[in-house]
Amino acid sequence: MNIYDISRRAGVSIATVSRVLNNSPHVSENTRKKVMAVIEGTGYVPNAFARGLGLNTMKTIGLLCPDASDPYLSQALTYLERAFRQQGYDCLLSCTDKALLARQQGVELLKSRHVDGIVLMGSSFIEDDPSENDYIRDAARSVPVILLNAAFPCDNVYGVQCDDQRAVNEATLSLLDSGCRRILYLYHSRNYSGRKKLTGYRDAHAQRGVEVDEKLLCFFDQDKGSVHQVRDTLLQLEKDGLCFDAVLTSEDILSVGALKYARAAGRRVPEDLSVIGYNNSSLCACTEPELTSVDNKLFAICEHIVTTMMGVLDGKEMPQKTVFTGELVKRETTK
Amino acid sequence: MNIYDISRRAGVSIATVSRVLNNSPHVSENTRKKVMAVIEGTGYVPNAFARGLGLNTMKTIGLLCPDASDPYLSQALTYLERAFRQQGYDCLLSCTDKALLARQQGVELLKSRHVDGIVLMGSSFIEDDPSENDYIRDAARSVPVILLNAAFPCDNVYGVQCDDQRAVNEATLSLLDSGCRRILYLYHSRNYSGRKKLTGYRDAHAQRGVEVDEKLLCFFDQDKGSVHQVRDTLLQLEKDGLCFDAVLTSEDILSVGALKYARAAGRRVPEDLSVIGYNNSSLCACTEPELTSVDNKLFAICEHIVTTMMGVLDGKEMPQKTVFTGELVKRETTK
DNA sequence: TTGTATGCGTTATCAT
DNA sequence: ATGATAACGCATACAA
Repeated sequence: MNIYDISRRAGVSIATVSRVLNNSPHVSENTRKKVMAVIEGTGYVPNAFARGLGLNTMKTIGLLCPDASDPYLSQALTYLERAFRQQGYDCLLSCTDKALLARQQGVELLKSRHVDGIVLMGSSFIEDDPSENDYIRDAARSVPVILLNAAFPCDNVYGVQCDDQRAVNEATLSLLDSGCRRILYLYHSRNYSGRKKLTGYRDAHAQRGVEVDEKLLCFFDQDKGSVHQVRDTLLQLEKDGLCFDAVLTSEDILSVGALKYARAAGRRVPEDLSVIGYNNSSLCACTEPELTSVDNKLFAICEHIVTTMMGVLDGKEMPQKTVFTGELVKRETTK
Repeated sequence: MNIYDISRRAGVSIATVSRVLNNSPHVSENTRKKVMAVIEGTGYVPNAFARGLGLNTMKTIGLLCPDASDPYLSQALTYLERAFRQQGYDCLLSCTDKALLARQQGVELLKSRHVDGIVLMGSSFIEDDPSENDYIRDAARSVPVILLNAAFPCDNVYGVQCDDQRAVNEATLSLLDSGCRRILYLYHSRNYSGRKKLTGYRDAHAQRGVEVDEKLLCFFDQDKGSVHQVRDTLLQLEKDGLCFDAVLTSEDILSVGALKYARAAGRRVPEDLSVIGYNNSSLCACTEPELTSVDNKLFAICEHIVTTMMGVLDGKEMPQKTVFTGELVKRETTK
């Protein structure tokens, strides 16, 4: 069943059928009804491929997601997909892992499928070595690229993010001001965003005249950063004589591990130990006590990504960099 | 840059270029090299829409997901996307909410985009009222439909699931055999799968000659089933004089609420209260104590969905219904 | 308002 | 082994 079949049955030309299909105003009410009747009667649906070929778009956005099972990213996925669909765009999902090659292939894949735009989800896409970002520059030559929680100065690349440095800075200040002096910092990532957070941590100490003990900075490999691993590592640190009266983490899941440590070590939270997570994810309500965390405005970021994408596709001038401000959501793991 | 440009530069016809592109054996090694050189030199990529129009497929699978931020479904999403991509298929994601209309529209959307197959993620797609499943029957007329954790007897519809009834039955038996006599059952869904679980619960009681107190069956609305709501409801039940020595839930998140209740009520787990969840999701390692839960073999189910889909698309005969057996994973919330 | 004809970039059939 | 040409199903510029 194609447009020729419809035109024949309705006794009109395919051009007229096409006009009806596309709500052209240049169709008499009579013909429109006649054609619509045939269309509805046959259940005809235009062939998307032919349409795509002619218009050179299938209204599709490519979503590159390092890990769709991560609470933060899966939440972003939900927000993005809904907002894009409301704008009439479908989402092609590609879960790359973190390896550079995989990400490059992911971008290639989306490019080859002729998506209208690409969203790179998470700061892990931007590498320190500039040459390793070439694939992004390359992709941006054919389609607009929008970064979720990252920035990258390049034509046709747009970044929408949370000011992680400031957010961590404020979280750290809040700990220092509540009397904590030795704040353990657990983090997952050493990339740009990761270093920004670390800077926020250091600055806060400088602002309050507290010296940073480098032993308090504790890196976890992405894969090895399981809840149990964090707990065991902290137990070991304690046994090794490291003192700390607070834990600040670059992701909520690491805080879950910290709470497990506290339980295992018999330390009361928040009386003996304060804990602050990052992302304000659904995990926060699951822990006991419930986790104080930094809300990094994911919903706002996602909405703005879609707005930006639509604007760019519309040929409008759009800001290349948008920054939201995080907010500390106090729950039960802080005083 | 299209196939004509390449053919011109390589001094061959477009047919030859197409043959090279598709690895046809009927090309001399010499021409192949010549054409490949031009292709690589120009960075030419075939137009996916034109290809789709000719082949009537773009190798795309439609994933209908009620909630991509749900831990269980987002994990499934990750498994499915990776497996499909390994088979050369991309995934179009559509997050419908649970409303019937939204699901119908979701299916329509995927159909109109000419996906090669559709995966309906989660048992919530199958309604009790047979007429409300017409949209599935309808979709199955044009593309194979595979249900994740559901079954539906209809041509071109395939179900891959876990035997929820048996799994809940065994979980219940394990509680009864450990001495529990009043097992509170918390559940989210009254659909087919939901009722199966309930049957497993009832049967176990019958098998052990324990009577079921209907007051122990506690339904939570999907939206209202937040962790806090569960906690507060259980506190109220206790205040109302309801006794229970175990909690079994149809989803892990409900168990998280039960653990919160235990904490608030000062009941020790598992000594005073046993708790068993369902899904064996990443939440299990996050709670304190860690949650005993039913592993419903999500990975195996997803792998099998992809295998089935590939087989069907290959024209092979495939089983319409596949059932995996769940497994109780004991952690710290049971004796 | 409606119809005709052409282009979109492939793949595939049929010659050569 | 290679080339010419016809689908594939739509949108649209142009003609009527």
